[in-house]
Amino acid sequence: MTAAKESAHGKRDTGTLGKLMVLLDVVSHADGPMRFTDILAVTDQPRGTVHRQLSHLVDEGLLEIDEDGLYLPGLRLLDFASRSWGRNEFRLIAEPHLKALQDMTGETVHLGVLRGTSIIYLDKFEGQQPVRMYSQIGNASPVYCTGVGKAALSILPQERVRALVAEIAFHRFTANTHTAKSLLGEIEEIRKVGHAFDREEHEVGIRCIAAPIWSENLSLVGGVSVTGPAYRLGMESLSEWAAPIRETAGRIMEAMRVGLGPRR
Amino acid sequence: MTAAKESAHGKRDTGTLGKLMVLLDVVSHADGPMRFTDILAVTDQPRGTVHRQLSHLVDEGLLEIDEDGLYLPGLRLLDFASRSWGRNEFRLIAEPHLKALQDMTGETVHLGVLRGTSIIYLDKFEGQQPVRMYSQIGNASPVYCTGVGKAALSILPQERVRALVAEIAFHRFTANTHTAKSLLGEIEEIRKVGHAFDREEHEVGIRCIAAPIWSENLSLVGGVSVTGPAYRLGMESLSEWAAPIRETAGRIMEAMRVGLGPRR
DNA sequence: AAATTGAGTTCCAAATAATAGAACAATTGT
DNA sequence: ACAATTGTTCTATTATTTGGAACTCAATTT
Repeated sequence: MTAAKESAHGKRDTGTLGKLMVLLDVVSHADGPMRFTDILAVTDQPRGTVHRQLSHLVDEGLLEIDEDGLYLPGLRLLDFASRSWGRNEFRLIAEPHLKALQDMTGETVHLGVLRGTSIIYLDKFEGQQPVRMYSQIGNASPVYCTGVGKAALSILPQERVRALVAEIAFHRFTANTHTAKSLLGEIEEIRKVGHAFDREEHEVGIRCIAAPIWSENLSLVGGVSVTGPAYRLGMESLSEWAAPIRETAGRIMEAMRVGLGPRR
Repeated sequence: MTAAKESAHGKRDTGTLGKLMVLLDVVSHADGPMRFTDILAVTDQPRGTVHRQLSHLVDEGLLEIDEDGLYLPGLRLLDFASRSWGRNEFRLIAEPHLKALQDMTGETVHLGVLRGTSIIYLDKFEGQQPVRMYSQIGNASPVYCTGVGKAALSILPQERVRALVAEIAFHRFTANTHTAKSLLGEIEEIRKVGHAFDREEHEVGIRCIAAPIWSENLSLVGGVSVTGPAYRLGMESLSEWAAPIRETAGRIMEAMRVGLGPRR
């Protein structure tokens, strides 16, 4: 009779932790250090409560307070993340294939995986520069405006796509950014041809082509992409990479079957 | 009359969050995916409790369960971390100076910062030579067996060093790893000369030289280091870099004063 | 100089979520 | 077929979190 056991959109109730994660999310996704009052403003909880919650997060190193008393994400997060990343099997298996694709195309190659309604970038191979670990790696981007995201959606059963799309809060990043309706339409196209484009849908001047990667039971869904600046990459030249990128995706899936299949 | 408000060594009580963080710590620092029972074994809590705690962590994406039901660190951690890293001012300011030091020495350069009794590596510039090393951006390493760690301790007031050392659980990684007593002795030396060595104290075959970096009020304490394999780097050649590495540290501190001092 | 506003912190009875422990499934080994 | 091990669910009890007010401190305004 009291509050719902599950919040509006199917997310499970995680009690105290859930409330704390909202705060961590707010602070870590802000443009810069945040004042207590500004954090308070985006919650609907009383001051005393938020104050104690933030104190706990700070005590645990998940948040920090700078000398001006502003809150910012804590460095302890880095330690957790580096271990999550360092041992990620999908990434380890895909690595050589990504490198090869980078060599072939000369453009930036990304590996991403679907989590909720976001794509989390697991790895990135740039032209000359050595890999700057978190330069883009780790970032969560919306599914609906990334090549990898749309490629990933295209291999999910239609019902699951619809359910996911219903959860998304669409935001118009550029003139080409999808809406719920246009996205569902394009997914159908992608399903047929086997690869997806990003036609400057997330950032003006940035295009990409992507192919999906998935495990048998869909416990892992993601993709590879080749990204580059629009001035250098016409849609025609992007299209020429459709075959190699699909082959790369295929090789990664094959490597996963032998690498993960038989008891590791 | 009940349990203490503060745990043994001065750490604040963070209630429910603290208990959850212990679990997250255990799983993310394990060698591989963990079974429920193994996680349970390292806690002193009842089965039902741990089970629910893990469920909450999984629901929030901080942990994940693979197809065998094993727990591993969740990818959501990557998103948090990439934002923490991407905007870290200390790292951004130090970057060009680290690069210059790497160019000059040709060996791997690290930037680290003190958090509790650990050094968290914020950045790393590698040389050409592919030397496998137990160090990655974000990783937390013990203060007492890293060059950066000892350099950092050397600029803290003696009482604070003693307090910190008292908290450390010393683990003998190599034959040269410090004990509490020997560490305190070396800190005195480092305080005098202004730079620290790591004489294969963490990993056999790996040496380094480091210089401390600190802010006026000690709100930030860390260091830079040049690291390399023992077979190529004798203690004599390492010593030759004492001056340049201290200059690099000096330049970074100068840049911090102008960069952070006046309202950013 | 006194009063006012705004930001941050502390406190405690009441509300709520976490806990302990047992009971229940499901899986594996003998 | 039986025992042992592992993982999951349930509920009264207990402990933590909550909400709201009161308080401090500094910066502005009157």
